[in-house]
Amino acid sequence: MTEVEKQTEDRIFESATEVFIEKGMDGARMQDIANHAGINKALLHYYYRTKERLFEAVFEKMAKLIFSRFAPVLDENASLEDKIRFFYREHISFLQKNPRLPAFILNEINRNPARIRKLLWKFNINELWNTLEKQHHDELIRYNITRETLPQVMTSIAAISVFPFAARGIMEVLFEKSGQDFNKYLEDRKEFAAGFVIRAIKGCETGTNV
Amino acid sequence: MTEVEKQTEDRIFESATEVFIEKGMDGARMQDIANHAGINKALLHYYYRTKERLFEAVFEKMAKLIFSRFAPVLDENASLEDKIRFFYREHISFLQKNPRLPAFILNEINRNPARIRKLLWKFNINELWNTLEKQHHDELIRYNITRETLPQVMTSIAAISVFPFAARGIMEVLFEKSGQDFNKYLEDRKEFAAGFVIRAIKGCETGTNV
DNA sequence: GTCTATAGAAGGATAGAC
DNA sequence: GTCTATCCTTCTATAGAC
Repeated sequence: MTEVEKQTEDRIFESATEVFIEKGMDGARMQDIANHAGINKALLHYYYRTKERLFEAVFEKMAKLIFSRFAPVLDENASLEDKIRFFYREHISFLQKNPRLPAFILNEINRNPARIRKLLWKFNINELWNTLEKQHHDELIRYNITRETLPQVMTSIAAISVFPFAARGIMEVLFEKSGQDFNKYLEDRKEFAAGFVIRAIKGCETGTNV
Repeated sequence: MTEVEKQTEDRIFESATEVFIEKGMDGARMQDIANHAGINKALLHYYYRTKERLFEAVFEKMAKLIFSRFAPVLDENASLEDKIRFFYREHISFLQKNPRLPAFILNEINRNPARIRKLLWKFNINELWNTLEKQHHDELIRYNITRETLPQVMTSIAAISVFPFAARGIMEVLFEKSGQDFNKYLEDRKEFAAGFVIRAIKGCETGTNV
């Protein structure tokens, strides 16, 4: 592949990424992508054959980008509490740089869950539990986190950082109306989210159940 | 308006609701809606003139439906803790009956935030704070909830019930892969969510900050 | 009020020249 | 590899009969 080919293909891919994230698969137009890349429609088909294939390429790249952000936290050598703090700092910072990504990914998966199935084939919640238990055996017991409640805990953790971006359209309107700053809220949220979750699971400590 | 007119108009509206929620504004086809209602396309335009108007009617109805569910909790005469428990029982039960609603509403707002602006014109976060302070003055102080942290708390509460539905496509795949039941998870979540949030804010009690 | 038929525009995809 | 021109389908919307 020549340098020029690479340049064009990359420019198409980047343009497609922007347009698809902005408009979604159904709302995006090949003409928009071509215009954005400074080329004509025919060239899009030359490189990617169909809109569907171009979309799949973009979707897969973005999905991997966002999901890969969840993994590294497990590699850290730290307490569960510190991992939670680390996760929110990293994850919210990442989403601040890619604020439209969660809504895009969630929506396209809901429209067609098959898209995510092949990307998650190697993920297993039981393996996740085994990994966590190896690293945090005592803490899990102390915080009363079991194999059964793990999904509840994990989805609550994810919800707290992802939701403000998934609901960005509403949040920005509400903040604007009350004269508050959404970016300030997100900055604060890195700390707040960690504290919120840690208190929630520490309240579970054996003998102190609510 | 005759009875027959009402019947047809209602059938169109209900069909449009299903198709728009299923496919979204951009993915929906007037032909699908007509087929679903057992009529022809021309009749859709007779009643609603354009696809855009038909969509706006559906969107407004559904948005009001979902947002109106947040208000009644404030009318209850109960402690903050009990209101949280009440909210999750009611809200998650409602979403179980309308599982695609959150993704639909959030996505269409993100595509075009103007849609929600006119529906939220009378909502004011400062008024919400005033109401809460009147009803729960002592508890707010005890739990260290201030006018500044209120958005953090409220969005966390909403996130925990809404996220599983907004991310329904992923969740169902993950649960299926690990042989778990999404409906069981949702049933359990009514209790879990309340406990999680209550512990998170109680951990904030003056003198017990983490 | 409801239908058939069709206008008119837009969008995805391809042929063929260079 | 890139372009112009165009095909063909699909979709919204309307005209006009009943």
